[in-house]
Amino acid sequence: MDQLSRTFAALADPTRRDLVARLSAGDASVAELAAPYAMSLQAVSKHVAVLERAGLVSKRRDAQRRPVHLEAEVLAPVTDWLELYRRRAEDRFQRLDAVLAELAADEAYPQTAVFARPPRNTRPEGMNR
Amino acid sequence: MDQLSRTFAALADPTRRDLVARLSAGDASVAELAAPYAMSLQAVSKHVAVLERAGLVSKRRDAQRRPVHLEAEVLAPVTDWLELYRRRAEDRFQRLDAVLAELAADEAYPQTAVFARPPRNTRPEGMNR
DNA sequence: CGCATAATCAACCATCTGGTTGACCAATGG
DNA sequence: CCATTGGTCAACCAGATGGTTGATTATGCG
Repeated sequence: MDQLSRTFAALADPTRRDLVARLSAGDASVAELAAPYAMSLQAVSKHVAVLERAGLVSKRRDAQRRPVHLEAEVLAPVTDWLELYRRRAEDRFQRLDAVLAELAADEAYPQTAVFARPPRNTRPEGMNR
Repeated sequence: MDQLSRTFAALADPTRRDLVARLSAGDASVAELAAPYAMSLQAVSKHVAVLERAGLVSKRRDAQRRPVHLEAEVLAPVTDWLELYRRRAEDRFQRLDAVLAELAADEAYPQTAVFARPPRNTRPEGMNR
């Protein structure tokens, strides 16, 4: 699996998102992390392992403890991906808005005139529906 | 499952992210979306259904076609979540940096002096390790 | 030393996921 | 009317996920 998929998948679980949230306030051992949850320590350990495989988190070692540290900088590419396509869709919407304002009398596909129909189905303009 | 989990899970698949990317350029029917991939039309239909359940996408209806439309605004909460905790961790890092700069002679936990040890293990200050 | 603590490993289980194929439904268009 | 097109539904399958319990490995402490 690719990096982006691993990161998204890691964050697609409420427990793991909560772990990230708590770790954003500072490092914590696995036992400390596990304390608030109803599940077993092993389960939390697995969750941390998932975050680690996604690169979201790293472990140091302090005697028996394994303080977990949030590697927050790997969140940036995820944000970048999201913003890229959110912005792209929004820009297209703006342009569409402009187009609709110009030729303001077209009742076909009121909201999505941009939809490209398959070539073989092309008909005379304005004859859709 | 909660909304945020559904959204993250929906984006944790390369095919679905590619669908989102392509839809950011404009609506497309399921068949059009399916064309580039090696998998069956049904598989793509399922992927679209996952995106739809996550609210990332909506379908209109045009005769046999089901033009799919990207609802880009639901990406915003995801970005918000990511940015909140990325920033929080970064801020903490800044503060830590400042602290380390002030009392510049402390060899215990060089990178993560913030790590809170369990209360019962407290020892005289500076006696760790 | 010997016990308690922190964490992982291993096996197991139920459920979800991502894909398949085949049947079916709805609308178009010659 | 009926064949074609676009799409969904249903059943099935292999593999991943999220949890469990039990055993094991290190380390610290009285």
